[in-house]
Amino acid sequence: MASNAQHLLKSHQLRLTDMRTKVLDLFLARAEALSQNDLEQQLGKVDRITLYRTLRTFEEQGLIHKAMDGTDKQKYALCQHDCGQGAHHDHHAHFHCDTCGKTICVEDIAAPKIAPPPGFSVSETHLVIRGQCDQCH
Amino acid sequence: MASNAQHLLKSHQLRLTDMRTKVLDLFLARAEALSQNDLEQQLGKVDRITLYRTLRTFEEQGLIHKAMDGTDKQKYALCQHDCGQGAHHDHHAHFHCDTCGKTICVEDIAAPKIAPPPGFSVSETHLVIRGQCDQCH
DNA sequence: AAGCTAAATGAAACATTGTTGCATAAAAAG
DNA sequence: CTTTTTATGCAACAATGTTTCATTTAGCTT
Repeated sequence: MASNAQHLLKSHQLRLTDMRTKVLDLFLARAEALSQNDLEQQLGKVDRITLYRTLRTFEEQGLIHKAMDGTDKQKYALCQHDCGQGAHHDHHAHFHCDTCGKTICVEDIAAPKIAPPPGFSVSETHLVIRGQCDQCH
Repeated sequence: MASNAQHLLKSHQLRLTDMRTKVLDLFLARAEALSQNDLEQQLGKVDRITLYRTLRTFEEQGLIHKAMDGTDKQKYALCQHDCGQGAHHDHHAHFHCDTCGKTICVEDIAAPKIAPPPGFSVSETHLVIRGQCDQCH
C-alpha cells in the first residue's frame, strides 16, 4: 500500500524519507496532539535533531500545526484541512485533559471572532479548553 | 512608603524579601506580561533560581497568573482580581503583538463559556489573540 | 533588643528543549 | 547509473526548567 502518509508527503512537495513516513504515520494513527517527546517515546531511538527538523518542516508545509494547550510543552497536531505552505487555517479549539494530559483538536468549536480595540488588529485567535476528557471522566 | 508591593505580599501571606518586592514592583510598574528572561533583564544580576521560585510562589499564591500567548515562552502577568492561593479566576483574553512581542491582558474580552461535549467537563478556557498592538499599528 | 524557628536564598548540578554548522547519506531527476 | 539537491546524523552549544543542600534572613517570641 502506497500509504496515506506517503501520499500526503508527496502532495506537500516533501521527499519521502523514513523519518517523515514514520512520524506522519504516527500522527495519522493517533487522534491527539503530540509533543516531540511523545514522538521520541513512540518511535524508539531516533535522532532528536532530525525529528525536530521534521516537525518544523511539516509545520512549514502545512501538514501539522502547533496545538497550544496551556502547558509549557510544544505540541503538534495534524491539520485537518488542506493547509498550504505557510498558510494555516485551523481555527478550531484545543482541548487539554488535566488528568491524562492529552490534547485533542475540537473541530466543532471555533475560536471566536474578536472585534479588536481601536488601534489593534487581529491576525488569529486561539481557544484552549482545559478540563477532563471522556476517558478520564 | 510602605509600598503597594509590600502590602500585596503581606495580604497573600508572603514574607517580605528583597527579591519579592523588586519583582512585584516590576509587575506593578509595567502593564504587560513578563517572562523570566524579561525580568532578569530588568532586574540586573539576580539569582536565576530564586527568581524562578519567586514566580512559582507568586503564582501559587494567586498574585500572578501564567499568560499563555502562543509563543513557547512562559510569561506571567499580575492578577487583577483577588485570586487566592491556588484559586485563580482570570478569565480575560491575552493579546500578543507579533511585532513587538508584548503580551497584555485584555480584561474587556472574556474567554467564552463552552458547552462541553458529552463525557467532557470544562474547568477553564483560555483565549489568545494575536495581531498587532496600537503601538505597532 | 536578642534569640528562635521556619522559610527564603544562592550555589552547584543536572535534565530537557531549542537550535546551528557541517560532513555524509540518501532521494529524485535525468 | 550518475548527477544534483535535499535530508540526515553528529557535535556542540544556548536557553530554560528543576532539585538538593548549606547558609542566611524575616518575622515571631521573649
